[in-house]
Amino acid sequence: MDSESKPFSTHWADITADRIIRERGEKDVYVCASGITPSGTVHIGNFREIISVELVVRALRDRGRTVRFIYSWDDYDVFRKIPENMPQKELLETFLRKPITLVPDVLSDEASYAAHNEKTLEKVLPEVGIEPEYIYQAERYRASKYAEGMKTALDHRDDIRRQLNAHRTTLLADDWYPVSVFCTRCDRDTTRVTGRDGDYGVSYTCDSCGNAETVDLRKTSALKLPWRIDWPMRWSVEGVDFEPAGKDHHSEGGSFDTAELTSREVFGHEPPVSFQYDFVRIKGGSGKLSSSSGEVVSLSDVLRFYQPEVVRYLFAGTRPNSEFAISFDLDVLKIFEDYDKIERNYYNKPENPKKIKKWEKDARIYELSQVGAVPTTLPYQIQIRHLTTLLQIYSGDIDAVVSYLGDVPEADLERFRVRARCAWNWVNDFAPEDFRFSLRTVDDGRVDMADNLAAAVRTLGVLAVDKLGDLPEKEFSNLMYDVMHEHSLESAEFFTAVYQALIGKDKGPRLLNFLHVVGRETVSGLLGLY
RNA sequence: GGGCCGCUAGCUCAGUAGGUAGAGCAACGCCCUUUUAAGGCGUGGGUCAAAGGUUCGAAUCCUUUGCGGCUCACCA
Repeated sequence: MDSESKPFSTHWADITADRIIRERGEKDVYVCASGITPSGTVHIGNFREIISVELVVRALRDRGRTVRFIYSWDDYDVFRKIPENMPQKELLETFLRKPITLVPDVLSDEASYAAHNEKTLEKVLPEVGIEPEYIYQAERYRASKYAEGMKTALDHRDDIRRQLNAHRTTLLADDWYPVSVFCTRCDRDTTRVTGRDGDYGVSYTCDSCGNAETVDLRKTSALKLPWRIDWPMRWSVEGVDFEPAGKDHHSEGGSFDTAELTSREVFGHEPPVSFQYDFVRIKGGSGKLSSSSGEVVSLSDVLRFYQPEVVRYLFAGTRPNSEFAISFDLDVLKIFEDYDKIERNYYNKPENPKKIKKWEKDARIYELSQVGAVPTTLPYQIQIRHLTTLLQIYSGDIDAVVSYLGDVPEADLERFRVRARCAWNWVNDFAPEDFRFSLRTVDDGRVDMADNLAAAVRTLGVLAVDKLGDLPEKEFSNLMYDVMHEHSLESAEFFTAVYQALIGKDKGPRLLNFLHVVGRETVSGLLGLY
C-alpha cells in the first residue's frame, strides 16, 4: 500500500490518527500517551490500552508525522492492599499506605514492588514491537519536577473542588486541598493538609506518627496530586494530544470528564483526543493460566500460546470499544488460521473491485499486526494443525520438525520457531484429550488386538516398507484399502487397529497424511510388530 | 439515576467517509468406501430488535421505545 491510499483507510487506528491531526492541527510532534498504575500485575486488559495507543502512533507515523509515545507509570500511587497469592504478607503489611515505589519486591530482586511490575512488562513489550518512552511518576514527584503543577492546582483549589463536586455524592469539604501527602517521617499517606504557607509551603499533620510540619513544594518528595488532578496536570506538562482510557474513566462524571474540565480551566491545556476501550475477557484455559501471576492473565501468558503477530492481530482486528475474549481452547487454532488467511491475501490483491474494500481493510490489519517491517513477500506458512501433529510426532523437538520439513527459509526460521513453541505449549496445556497423542515405540511392544486385525496391520506394515513415500498418496491410499478388503474388515475397525498400533488410541490424525509424516521406517517398525 | 456499548442467516460474528446484505460453522444436495472440530463441489437461508425522521437512496445518520451487558456517582 502506498502512502497516498492510507488516509482513506477505514481502520480505527487510521480514523483516530486523522482525527488527531484534524483536531490538534499540524504539529511538529504529536504526543500520544498511555499509562497505568503498577499496583498489581499488569494484565492483558491493561495491555489493550498500550497497544491501542501504539497502533495509533503507527498510523500517525505512516502519515509522515513525528510522534512522541510516552508511557507513564503511576508508581507514586499508594499501596492499598496486598494482592492475593503474595508471599511475605506480614512484611508487606507494614508497607500499607506507603507509596508502591517504597514497597519491597518480594517476587524478584527489583528495586521495589512497583519496579517489579514495571520491569515485567517492559521486558516483554519489545517482543510485540512496542517501545514507548517510559516516565516514572514517583521519580518525578520525588524530584519536585511537578512543583509548578501542584502549585497551580493549589492556587485553583476552589475551582477544582467545584469541578469534582459536580459529580460527587459526598462533597469535598471546604478545608480540602488538591494534594495528598506522604508523611516524611513514616512515609504513609495518613495525613491531612492543614494549610498553605506562602506560594510553595504546605503544612500537614500525620495521623499515624503525629508528625506535623511545613514542606516546600520545590524541595519535598512528600507531595503528589490525586489521580483526577494528576492526569490533567500531566496532559499539560507533556502536551498530550492523544490518550485513550477504559470505560471506567469514560463515563459521565468519570475521571476523564472531570479531567477535561480541570485541564481546560486550571491548566490551560486543551484535553487530548481520546476514545474508550472495552475490557478483554478470557475464554478457556481453566486453571492452567497465570499460575505465576496470581489471578490475572498477563501479556507473557498470552505470548506462550500466541505468536506476537497474532497477538497484535487480535487487538488490531477488533475495534477498541467492543469487548472481546482471548481464547485458549480450540479457538486458538481458528485464530491462527484466520491470521494466516489474511497474510496470504495480503500478497494476493483481488481484481474484483467488489472485493477490494474488504481486502484493503484486512491488508491494513495485517500491516498493523507486524512486529517490525511488513515482509515484502509471503512468509513461510505452516498450518497450525499440521504443526501440532508434527510436534507430537517429534515429541516437541522443533529442530527435528524443521529438518523434517526441509523447506523453512532461513529468513523465516525464527518466526517458525516462535509459532512452534506456541503450538507445543498449546498442545500440552490446552488441547483436548482427543487431540493429543504420542507415537509408540518398538520397545513398547504390541497392543492387544484380534488376530485378523493384527494380520491386516502387519500387511500394511509390509506395504509401508515397500511403497510408503514412493507412491503418490492417492495410489498408496488405494493399496491401503486393498489391504482392508483382503482382510474383510470394515473401515472403522481397520483404522482403529492402525491407530492403536501407532499411538495406542482409537483415533488419530488423518491416517494417510499421518503415515506419510511419520515415515516409512517408523511405520514399518511399529506395524511390523504384528 | 446518569453514561457507554450491543441487538445483522439456526450459531459466532464481519460490514462507519449512506449506494442493490457478507464470512465461518450448522443445514440441505451431490461426490469421495479415508475420521483428532480442516475431505471436495454446490444450494438454500436474513422485513439488518421495533417505530418514526433526514435522504433520490439508511444495517450505516437523527429521535423514541424494548431487551441485554458494562460503567460512574469511593480510590486509582
